[in-house]
Amino acid sequence: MGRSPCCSKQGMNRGAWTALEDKILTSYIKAHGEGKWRSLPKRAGLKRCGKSCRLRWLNYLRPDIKRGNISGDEEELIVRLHNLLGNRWSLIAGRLPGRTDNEIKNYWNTTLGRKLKESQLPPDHQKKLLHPQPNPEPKGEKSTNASSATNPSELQAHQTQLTNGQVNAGDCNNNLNNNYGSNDEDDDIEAKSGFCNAFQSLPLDEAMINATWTGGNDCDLEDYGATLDLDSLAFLLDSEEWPSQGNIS
DNA sequence: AAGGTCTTCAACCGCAAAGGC
DNA sequence: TGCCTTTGCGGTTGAAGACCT
Repeated sequence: MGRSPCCSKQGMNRGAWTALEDKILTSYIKAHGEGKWRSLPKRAGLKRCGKSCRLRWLNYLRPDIKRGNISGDEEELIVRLHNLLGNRWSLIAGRLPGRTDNEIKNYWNTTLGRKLKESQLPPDHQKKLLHPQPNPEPKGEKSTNASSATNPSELQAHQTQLTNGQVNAGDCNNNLNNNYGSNDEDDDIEAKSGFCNAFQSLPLDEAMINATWTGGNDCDLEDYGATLDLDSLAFLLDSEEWPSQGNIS
């Protein structure tokens, strides 16, 4: 797969964007829409590579970008989502309206990373929080799954049980224990229970399962009758302490 | 005031998935 | 089926400002 030279082309501008470049890019996209990043610079008259234009637009120039400090609520959500998803910044950003993956990544690497280090958490817990290790996936099967804690087929099988009323809280907890492989039941049981309860309350079908766990940014629970916003996401975050990724295997 | 160090964050790099031909 | 291009993602870098001595 040949890689194009892109930004290494001679005569291309690099580094910080000027106000004029911003203006050109913004007005071009307003007139012609996003996409075709490769050819955009040439058509817009910018001496930038397409990648650079895309990044500038997505991370800085988009009209819906929310600038300014991360609020306390947002910070808490970032921490919990990171614990849940790992370094899947685009997925995390997708749950924080107006925030970009780059912004969240930077925020994590600076503010939150430092806070966690300085917290009272035991060293091994800090390590898990700072460097969560989602399930290893076979080479070449990298996905943008929201979580690899449970695979779609397992979820689907479980969903069948749920819809048939074959699962009670204990079963659910056992199922999660099996999936998570945790030996620390006292720490995790409440979180698992919350997850089970919320999980049972959702209308699941095959499409939703696949979309939810494999669809990346394009997946949208609203399409399946669930409201997906910061509040509704709380079903994943209600627990005092979400089981750390290190326990998910 | 000057120089050194730290922090922040925009931008770049490299890789891989997706899709077209 | 395989090649190529486009797009998107996460990791990393480095410039600039803030802070410290």
